Amino acid sequence: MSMNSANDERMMLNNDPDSPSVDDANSGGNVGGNGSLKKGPWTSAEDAILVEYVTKHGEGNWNAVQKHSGLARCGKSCRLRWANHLRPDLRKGAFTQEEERRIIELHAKMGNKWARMAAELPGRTDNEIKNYWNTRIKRRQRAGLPIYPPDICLQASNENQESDDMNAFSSGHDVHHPDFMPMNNFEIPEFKAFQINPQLYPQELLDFSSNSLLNIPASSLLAQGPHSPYPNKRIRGSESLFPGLSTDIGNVIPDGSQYHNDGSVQIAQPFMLSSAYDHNSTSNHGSSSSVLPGSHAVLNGNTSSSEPTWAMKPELPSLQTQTGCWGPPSSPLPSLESVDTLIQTPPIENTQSCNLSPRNSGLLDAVLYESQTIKNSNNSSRQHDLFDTSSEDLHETEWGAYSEPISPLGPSSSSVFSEGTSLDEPKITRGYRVEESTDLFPMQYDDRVETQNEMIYSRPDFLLASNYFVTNDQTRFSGKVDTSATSSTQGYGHDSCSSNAMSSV
DNA sequence: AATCGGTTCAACCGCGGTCCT
DNA sequence: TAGGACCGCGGTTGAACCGAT
Repeated sequence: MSMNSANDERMMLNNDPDSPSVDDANSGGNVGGNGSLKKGPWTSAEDAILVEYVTKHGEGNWNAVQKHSGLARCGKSCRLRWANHLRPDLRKGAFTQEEERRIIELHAKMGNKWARMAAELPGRTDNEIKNYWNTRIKRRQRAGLPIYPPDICLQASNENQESDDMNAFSSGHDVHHPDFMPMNNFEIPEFKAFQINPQLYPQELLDFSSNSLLNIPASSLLAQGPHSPYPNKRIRGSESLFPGLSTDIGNVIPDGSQYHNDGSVQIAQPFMLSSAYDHNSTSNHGSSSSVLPGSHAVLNGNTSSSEPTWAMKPELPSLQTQTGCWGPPSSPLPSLESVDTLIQTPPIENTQSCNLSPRNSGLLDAVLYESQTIKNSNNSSRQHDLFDTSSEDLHETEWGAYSEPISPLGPSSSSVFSEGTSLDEPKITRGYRVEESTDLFPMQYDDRVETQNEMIYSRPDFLLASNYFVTNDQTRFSGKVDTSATSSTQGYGHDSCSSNAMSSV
């Protein structure tokens, strides 16, 4: 989209050969038939032509617009322009409070069904609503403000309850709208003192895990199954937070898992303030050990089943589909060409933590996979060094490293994200930093808390934990990775490879 | 004034569904 | 009934804008 208005009219009238490829413009079957079709911003002249055409012939048959009016636009583009901007019944301007509330209500009920929502809001377009949601609403979320008022949550929850009961194993979007799923509340009971029962696993597995389980991203231990709030959905690109990054981090950063001498492994509760990185908080959260840091539950004493679940999810890159990382049990390996290949990542979809049934133990899968991965690693020794560090030391060490205020990635940062490094580059994640922490995690929005946030978000356990909430919504991860080599992870998550890889093998 | 980074929003893309032949 | 054309939807992208530095 590099055309300016000056060129637009000329191109429109002349079918400028320099205009973008026809292929692109014609995607979706809208073949113009006579060469180049223009893309990019519409000019008023084009608008006039389109309006005139529609006035004469009515809506529909959009491909005919190009044929009959000479407008060098594909039908699709015409329809969009008409629907979003030229329709006479359009209501321009900011959303009113009433409209905003309606949007929230509708979203609570429908999820990302923008068109359906638009149908309920006369004069508003799906695109408008979508953009609105993705900006203002999520800004609210980032600010730690509830998106869904409790009554709306309750209402939607009740409305969904019936179908929920009817479809215990179904995960249709409307029914399991992520924002109302238990997972999206701040409490994640599954991670309360999660322990591997030594009796459930072979000793060698446990022995192994005591050496390397830290290397397993906690995300891979997350539940995924019939109760997963993330229904299977066609995986598309850019559906993971930090496409690959989080898992990479998870592979390298000690996630706060606790080793026990008896061979059991206590998986850290990554969102807990009582994580090992925060010694002070440990004693303060006896009753809220499963409460996420920064959650309202923590700060406000509001456990809020009606809490807007957005509030606990870090800002995500375009993850509209719920599958994100937790898609079907097919177990993708990270794409080798993606930036996130640096570290072998256990197949996330394949791993489950909460449903530790013998039949379907995600943890087991994760461990086995990790075992295989490590075996294949040529440089396992270096990795081992990392994990030989006692967890306490490691926490301190790592935390210190993460506390580096500036350019924590240091010399290895580029190698992390631009080269296909692997397990053998533990230091690469050091200094992985998230800025704009308030974008990532909701807290009471004041300066003091913001400072807290900065600390929390830059902590490896948070970074790792962020992987848990790779969910459906097309959100933009506004917090950015402090690295010049992560352009693909900044903003909207261009790295479709990684997300595809994670979900498609 | 220049630069940078974040936000907004118009437009594009790909896919699935429906209609038509 | 199959296959192609068309339409609509949801997600994604990138340029413009804006505020901070």
